[in-house]
Amino acid sequence: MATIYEVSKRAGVSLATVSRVMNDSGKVSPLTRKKVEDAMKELGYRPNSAAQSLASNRSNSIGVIVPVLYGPFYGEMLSAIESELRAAGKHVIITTGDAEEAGEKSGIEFLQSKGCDALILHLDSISNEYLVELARKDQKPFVVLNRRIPEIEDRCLYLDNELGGYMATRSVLEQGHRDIAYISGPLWKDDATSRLAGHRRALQEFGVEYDPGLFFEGNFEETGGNRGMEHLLQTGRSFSAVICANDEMAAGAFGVARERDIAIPDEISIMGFDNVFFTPYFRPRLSTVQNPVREMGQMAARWVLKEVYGAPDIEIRHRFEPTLVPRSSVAAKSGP
Amino acid sequence: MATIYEVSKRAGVSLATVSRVMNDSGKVSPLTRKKVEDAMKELGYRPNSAAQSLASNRSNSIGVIVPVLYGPFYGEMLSAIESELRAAGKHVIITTGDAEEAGEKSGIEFLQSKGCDALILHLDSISNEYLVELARKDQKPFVVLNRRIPEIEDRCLYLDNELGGYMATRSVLEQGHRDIAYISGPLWKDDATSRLAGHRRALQEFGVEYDPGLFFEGNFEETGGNRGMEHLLQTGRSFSAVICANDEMAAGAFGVARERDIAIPDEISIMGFDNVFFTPYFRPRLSTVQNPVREMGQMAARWVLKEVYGAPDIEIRHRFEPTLVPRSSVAAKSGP
DNA sequence: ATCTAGAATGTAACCGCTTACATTTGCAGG
DNA sequence: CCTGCAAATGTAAGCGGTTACATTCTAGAT
Repeated sequence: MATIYEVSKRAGVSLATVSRVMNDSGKVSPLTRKKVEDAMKELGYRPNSAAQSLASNRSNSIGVIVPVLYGPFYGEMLSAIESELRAAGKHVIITTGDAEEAGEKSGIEFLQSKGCDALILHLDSISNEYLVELARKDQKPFVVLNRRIPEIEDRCLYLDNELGGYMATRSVLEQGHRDIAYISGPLWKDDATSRLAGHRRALQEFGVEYDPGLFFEGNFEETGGNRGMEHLLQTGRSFSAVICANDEMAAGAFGVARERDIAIPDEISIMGFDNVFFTPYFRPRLSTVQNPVREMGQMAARWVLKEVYGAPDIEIRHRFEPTLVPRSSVAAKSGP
Repeated sequence: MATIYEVSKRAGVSLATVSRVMNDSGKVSPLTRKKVEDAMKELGYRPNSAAQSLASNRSNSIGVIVPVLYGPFYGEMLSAIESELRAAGKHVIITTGDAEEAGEKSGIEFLQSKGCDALILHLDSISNEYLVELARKDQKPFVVLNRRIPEIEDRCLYLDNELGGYMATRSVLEQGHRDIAYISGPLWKDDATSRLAGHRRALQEFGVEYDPGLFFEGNFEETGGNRGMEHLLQTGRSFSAVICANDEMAAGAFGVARERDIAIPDEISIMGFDNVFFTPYFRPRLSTVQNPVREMGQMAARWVLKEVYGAPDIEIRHRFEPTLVPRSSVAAKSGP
């Protein structure tokens, strides 16, 4: 592989000049530039990125950590991040935190050790405090997805989950439902509690009392939906709608309803959250709330471009709004 | 950030010795090793990976290119690749080819320019010839997923798609079906033609003539399943089963059947392929063929570990076998 | 013709690590 | 006590770029 030295010789200029044309830095006369470019072409020159990193103290790599790589959710997000960053000549190093604290810490550690210029973090288990601390001892800059941490709010990009929860429940209330069950995510997760808070706000607004007997704390996975639905059914309480804090749990609820021959939405309406890509495959199609994952991923990439690489003219939005996606798993309440 | 130089000073040894303990290379007395390790700990030393790469001519990064990052398929594969590689201290740079030739070429180019030690390629559109060529002009080593290219067979890891197609059709034949429609993937793709070949072999084995009127060339996406099913229905030919060359198209076929109130599997049985993670959400649950994506991803990672980093005791398997996953969308043929 | 500011280019010192080779040390055998 | 050899450690030359600073060139002003 040709080096900058060979290029400089062939073009009859100095190393510095070659470097200048590569980086578009400093003044170079058009003629010289042409000579250099020709030389590069002829030699099939390609800069050695390790050398560039070492000399410039910049790796052009951004580390991304997500809880898991499979499933319907993160692919979408990564896709947006990667394409935005690639377009800017940066590359993305992806790792996972295995959705548990030790894994997430070691993932961050791993990315730091790889010399990333910045980190994009989507974490499940690590505490806010840890992140605040991490921000203080100025390691590499990072941006946090899907959390709102007051102390470092300018580094957070998040969905307004409370609003989403509110919208979901409100839409169900508007269909006349009053006995509404709720299958929540794990309450130690921010998004779970926020969605629940929104749910309760909607109930209150409609003058419906929140009934703990119609609540179940799930796990954001299909099994949680199964268990939640079974639990609710077995309590013997009547309800005409179930709101699930995400689509996977809605899938679980669907499954149980099917097994017991409960008609959706005629007997029970089911509402999801996230609008993951396979919700249209549900029958009836799942009514849900859109989580703008791609947009948030893209914004995270832009945050990095702006804050770390100084890209101009980028406006950062921190808060994202969900939108309602009414389909056919929620219907007007029938009967009394 | 501390450098190796500071560590060496603090430990009272030379640079070389520090490097030796870092890399476990050469002999170092236990005492010295301890001194160095202590010094590293005290300084919070972390090696600069750009400098390592430059000096050692090795980046410890592996480039991975997949057609797309979203959807049910590649996340699984990437997950396996990443975890295997991370365990070995390597990191993964992921990019996409956007499922089109130019994108794939520029993706490869991009990864090369990032100085990856090796590449793992899952390509849609690039021709075999291009890859053979790429293997010849010895750039970075690479392994190809989901293709079998005779000239470079030792770099290919692939599913036996022909066998999968055979198994799918055979299982349907065994249920008594004889009028079997087939919704294929795009025939310019290897896996599509292989699966089809397997289908035909099974038919032949059961003495059933292949009927081009019951064939449709889809696109491996849900829309292809929609169109395929509509087309088949509208030809007026009767058939009691449809085999879809992947699960997304099966989802499309499901959708159309639902709309037209065709009972699955009572009136028409539907068979999928791949067993992507959401197939259990189908109702009835989709019968399909397991594609061992994770295993193949893991093996690709091991290929790299062995071929590029010289890891010992790794056996490479090139051919992978699908397995049948019978669920409830295929039933015994009823009636005459 | 001389002076001078800016543009264009060159020089050379790093960036932090690896590694071939040289040197020193320790110890068994003679 | 000396040799010889292996083990342990040190020396220093890169790896391929970037960039502060120095130098040379150019052209307009005087």
